[in-house]
Amino acid sequence: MRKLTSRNLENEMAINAGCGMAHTLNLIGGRWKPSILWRLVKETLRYSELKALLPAISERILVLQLRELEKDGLIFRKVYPEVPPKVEYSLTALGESLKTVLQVLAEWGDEHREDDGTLLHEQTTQL
Amino acid sequence: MRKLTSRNLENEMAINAGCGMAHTLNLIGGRWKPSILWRLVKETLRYSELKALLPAISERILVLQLRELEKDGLIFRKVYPEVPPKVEYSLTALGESLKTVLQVLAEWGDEHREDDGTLLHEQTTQL
DNA sequence: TTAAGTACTCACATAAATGTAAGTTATGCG
DNA sequence: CGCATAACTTACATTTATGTGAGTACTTAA
Repeated sequence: MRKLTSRNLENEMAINAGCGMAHTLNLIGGRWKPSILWRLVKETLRYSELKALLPAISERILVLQLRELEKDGLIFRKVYPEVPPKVEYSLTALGESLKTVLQVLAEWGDEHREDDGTLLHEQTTQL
Repeated sequence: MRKLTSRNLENEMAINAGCGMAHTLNLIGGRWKPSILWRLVKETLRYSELKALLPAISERILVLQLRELEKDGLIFRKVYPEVPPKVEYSLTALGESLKTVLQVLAEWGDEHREDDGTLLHEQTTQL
């Protein structure tokens, strides 16, 4: 949980208020958020599907990241009133509008990562 | 200092290896890095000038962020052998190649930040 | 001799992010 | 009844990021 006041938080808010770039980074900057968003750009996914696609993430963290993305309006959480439960995650319109941004980030990263040579310039983004 | 091994670090490395997007975010994702890069896109700056432009940052953190940017090859640190010291920071070619990316991030952020209405769609990025 | 200027470094402290392992809920099925 | 299933919670522990305040080095100018 974040404290209500701290220099750390103050700085974050001031920066985000003044700098659109920082604000964007804040929304997509969690450890697993790029991976999650990248998947959801392609298709709507259930919680269990996301979990399977991201084997290394712990459930707690997965839920945390999803909740933040939801809170920030980037993804939509649809609950089916069934048992066992079924929950689908998809991009909102705002999330969709990020596509270009994500693509630019992915391209730059794929091009400029020091690579073992072979796969350079290939779109390796996948995790 | 980072530990040599930890699940946290392992995950970070695995993600960056597989996901160009995450890799890019890693390079520009520090608290003050967007602000620093944004300034350096426009002009070469001395340490003291950066400090003056970013009044809220502590010197330790400023140096840390600069060192990381330098280590990642995004900025160049030029030391003039004078007293009192003079050090200039500028973008490397790699750093320059980020311009587009930074711009895209800034634009999206400026457009989609919930605003008080008036200044919407203006480039407010500045801090 | 002392102060001023510049670009730092250091020891310490706090805040935030991430990870672990086990438990919870509700219901249909055998 | 007892188990399986999906999507979580919870309490706790660790790792990483950020911030504070003071101090350093070297030279020139007052």
